[in-house]
Amino acid sequence: MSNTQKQDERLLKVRHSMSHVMAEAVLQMFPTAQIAIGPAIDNGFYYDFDLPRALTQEDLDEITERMKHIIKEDKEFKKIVISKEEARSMFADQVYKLELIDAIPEGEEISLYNQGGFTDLCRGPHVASTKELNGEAFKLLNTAGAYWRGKETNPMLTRIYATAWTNPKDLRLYLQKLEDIEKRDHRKLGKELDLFSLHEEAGPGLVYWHPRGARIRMAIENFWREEHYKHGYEMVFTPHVGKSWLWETSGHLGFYKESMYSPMEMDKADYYTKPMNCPFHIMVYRNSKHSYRELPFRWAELGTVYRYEKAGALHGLMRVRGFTQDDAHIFCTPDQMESEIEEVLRFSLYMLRSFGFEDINAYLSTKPEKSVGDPERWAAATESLKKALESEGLAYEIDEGGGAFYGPKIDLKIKDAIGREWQLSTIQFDFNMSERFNMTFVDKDGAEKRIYMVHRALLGSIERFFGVLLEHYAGAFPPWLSPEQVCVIPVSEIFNDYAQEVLVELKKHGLRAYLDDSSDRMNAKIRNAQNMKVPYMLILGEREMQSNSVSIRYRNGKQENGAPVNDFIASVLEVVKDKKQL
RNA sequence: GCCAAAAUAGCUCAGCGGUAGAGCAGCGCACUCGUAAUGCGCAGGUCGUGGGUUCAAUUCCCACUUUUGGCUCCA
Repeated sequence: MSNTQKQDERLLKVRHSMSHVMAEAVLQMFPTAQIAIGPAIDNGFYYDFDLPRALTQEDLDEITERMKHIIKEDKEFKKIVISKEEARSMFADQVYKLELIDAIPEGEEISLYNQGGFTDLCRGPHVASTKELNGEAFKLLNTAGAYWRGKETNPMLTRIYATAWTNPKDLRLYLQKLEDIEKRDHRKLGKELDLFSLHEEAGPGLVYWHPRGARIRMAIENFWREEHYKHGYEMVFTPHVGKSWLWETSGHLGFYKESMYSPMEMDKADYYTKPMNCPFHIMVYRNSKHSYRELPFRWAELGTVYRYEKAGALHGLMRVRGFTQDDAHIFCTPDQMESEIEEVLRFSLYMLRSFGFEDINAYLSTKPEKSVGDPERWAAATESLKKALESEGLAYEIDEGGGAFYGPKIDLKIKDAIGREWQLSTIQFDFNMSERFNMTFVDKDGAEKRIYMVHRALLGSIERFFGVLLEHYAGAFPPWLSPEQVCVIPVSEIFNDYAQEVLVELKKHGLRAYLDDSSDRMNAKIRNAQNMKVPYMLILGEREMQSNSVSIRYRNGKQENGAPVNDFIASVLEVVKDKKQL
């Protein structure tokens, strides 16, 4: 066993043991509490309780104190093996434990762990004694509601989340990481950098892009369109609403009616706002007969869709009710299927890397329970996705049952600057839509055959992708994405004319630049530009004016004085072209 | 949708039974300045919405809306 494995195992034991200590503390305070489960999780642990009342911050403080006290007592964790009957009588007043006991298969060992004042049904393992725990290396973080066994129909329990480590230093590092996450929060940065807003009075979960946010979005979308044309795609534009026939045929009304916006009645027909673009692209396909000679079609659209997400699920840009998919549908012959999927995979990786994401993992999702279509075709489709992954040499994990109702899929997840994983790309096989919409092509032999169809989104939702980018770069976008690339700052009003000249020159070369000619002092202007995370600041005064040069202050505080204007422009253009970060 | 917490000026926040306060931003005036905030002044709020308790509610209670942390969900 490697050292890191040993450490992981030890942390797991520490966290799990801590959860028992917390349960003991909670039971001291609420003797009638029902206890559920308390596992170790990433960075800590939680325990679920059924409590007589809601917990306050003061309660958490008291639980913390009691836990420290228990830890100091140096109590041994003793394992006790008992029979099912004994277990039942021991936990006679603990309804959740009884349920757990009943679920243990006959013949399997039932073990308890006791640390003196508290005994829990538990398969372990634990540390030997509470003295192995560090009372200064844990922190109760928050409380949350959680359904018993994660089922919506079950009662809601109170979950206490905590983080726990073997020593106070690791705890401190983790708490710092939490602070970092908070600083990077796209909702906070979106406000500070004036990028976007949401308005309760105008509808929750609907995004308003401000000029500075729109600049970034345009940079993303322009790049996206160029690359799609380069990669053999065509653009289409389709409507935002369509008659119910579309959604009945596609199956969306059957599967997702409750999360579609309510229909509008027009001319005695129901029109739905689109939750997906596919039926529209299919309408384009069905507009005429197609020969195998024309295929494949790769049709892309930045299509804005609307889905009624549950109120409690909304979250900034990450989970919204109206968003823009960077969607495309590939219509091809069965022969072309595999190479098309391979090509999409390659394209996808190229796009993600262009935005600065290097750490990418692939996931293959197979047939879910709630699905349509013949299982044999599911198996064949899954196999072809697998082949594509393997021929790309991508390592992948399998998400059993994670596919869409109409087909298996490949998802790509990236790791951001602080190691968090986000799902962006999705490539979905669809052998269902072509059936439902009766989509065919005429093959070499003159026979009409079923078309194959792939849905894919590389960035996912533009809104969400923007949120991920914002957090990844903590607001300091690489220049090619920055809403403002250069801020021109005259040392005083006297140099406004020279600053204006330089500005004109920058704009002539297509750079996004602005002149701060406000009545602020130079220091304040630098501070403002710095706070807006503008990558380049040009400080212009007497010296620069004399030599037709600029003094560059970079976002990171570094400086370069007296650079010729043209040299500066050339270097920025190169950074922009290469999509480099500063 | 469920559990819990929150909602006060454009933003960040203080106040808390006697109908509101700061900093920043905004506006005005002065300063003309060399690498992260020049000074002074002015203006700005039916304290999320609707009910209730009270002589009196921003403050206490109830409902609703929205937000936050989770749970569930995520084509």
